[in-house]
Amino acid sequence: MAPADDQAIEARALDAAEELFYARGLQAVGMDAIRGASGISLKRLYQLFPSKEALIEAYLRRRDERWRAALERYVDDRPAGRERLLAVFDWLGRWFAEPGFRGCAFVNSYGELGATSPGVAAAARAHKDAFRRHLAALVAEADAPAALADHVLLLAEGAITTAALTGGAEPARQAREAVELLLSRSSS
Amino acid sequence: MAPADDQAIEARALDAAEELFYARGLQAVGMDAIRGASGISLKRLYQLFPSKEALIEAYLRRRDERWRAALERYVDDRPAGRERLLAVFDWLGRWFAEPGFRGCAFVNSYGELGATSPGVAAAARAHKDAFRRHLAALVAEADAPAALADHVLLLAEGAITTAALTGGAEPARQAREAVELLLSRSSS
DNA sequence: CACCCCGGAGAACGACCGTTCTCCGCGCGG
DNA sequence: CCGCGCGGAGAACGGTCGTTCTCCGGGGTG
Repeated sequence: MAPADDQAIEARALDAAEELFYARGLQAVGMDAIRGASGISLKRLYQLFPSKEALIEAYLRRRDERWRAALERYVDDRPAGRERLLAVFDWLGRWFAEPGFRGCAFVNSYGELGATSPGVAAAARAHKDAFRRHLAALVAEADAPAALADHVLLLAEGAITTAALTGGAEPARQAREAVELLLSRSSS
Repeated sequence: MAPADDQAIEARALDAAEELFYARGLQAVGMDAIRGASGISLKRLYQLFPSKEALIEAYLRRRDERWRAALERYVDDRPAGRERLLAVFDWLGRWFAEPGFRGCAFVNSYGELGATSPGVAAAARAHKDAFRRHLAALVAEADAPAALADHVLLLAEGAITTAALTGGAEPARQAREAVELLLSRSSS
């Protein structure tokens, strides 16, 4: 068995885990459901991930990497400066409009298991930290005051949860609007 | 047995449910734990609430009423106008600093069971709707443009989840700062 | 061809949970 | 004083879940 097989199978397992965990929640999805969706036997699943907790943490880790990479790819297509910072909210708006959007996987996971599972809590904190650092870099690039990074983070975070609850994409537009106002204020 | 007894027992049940559900999550708390914390027998619990779902919904309903009443009491002590709108974030800051603060009960519940339980999803939406209406009224009182209500909602929402993840109260101060900037911008 | 090992399918196991049932004691109406 | 019904404690039941085990077939090796 080539290691390439292992990697491909692991990827399929994580694909199934991500789809199910994100759509239905962590505790609502049993290992059997992941086996059914991935076609990977329970035995093999437990060889790749020693426990459901480990699978959950691997799911969160990979989702963090992919989510941030997708955001970065999107905003890096814009010219550096205010445009690039504002593009964050265009990307959020596209995300909100995707079918099956159900809010931030890390916030959802933290609400469900953060109190019980230190691994889940740490993953959520790491994700938000990395997001915040990215925003701070964009704010610096836009020559805006550093405090704006916190404001932008709160607006993005609020837009994500509000979009999850209302099911629409307008929070992205509203948050972008607020950032534009804050930017014009800080440069006056 | 006087109905007053029933109400007192129901209140004790909801007290226990609120403490446990909020601290540990909905699915992590069994009916047995609520019986242990409240001292109310399972039989009586099921007489008051026909199912765990019903207890969860009653918990959310009561928490919504109390949360919004506490906020309203706090901000109504300030003079009408911008001060009153900004007081929302002072109140949030006090809430964040309370021991056991773990974010918005409705966002957490929605992340955990919103996909499975329509009742939980509806309760979360109703709570955010009512909060938004309250903010809109405060924005109108402050003679600020109506669009500011959405911006303030996003900042408050973002502050709540960010405070939950980082464990500090600064997001309230940062959000207040952003609202001040937006207010000064809109009146210039 | 015989052997062996790996992986798949699914049963099995132990724990837990929501809900109901049994049994018992206690207080009130005759 | 005698029943009788309500409430409490906890066992019981049915289902689910995480995890492990059993059994079996198939493919590579001598």
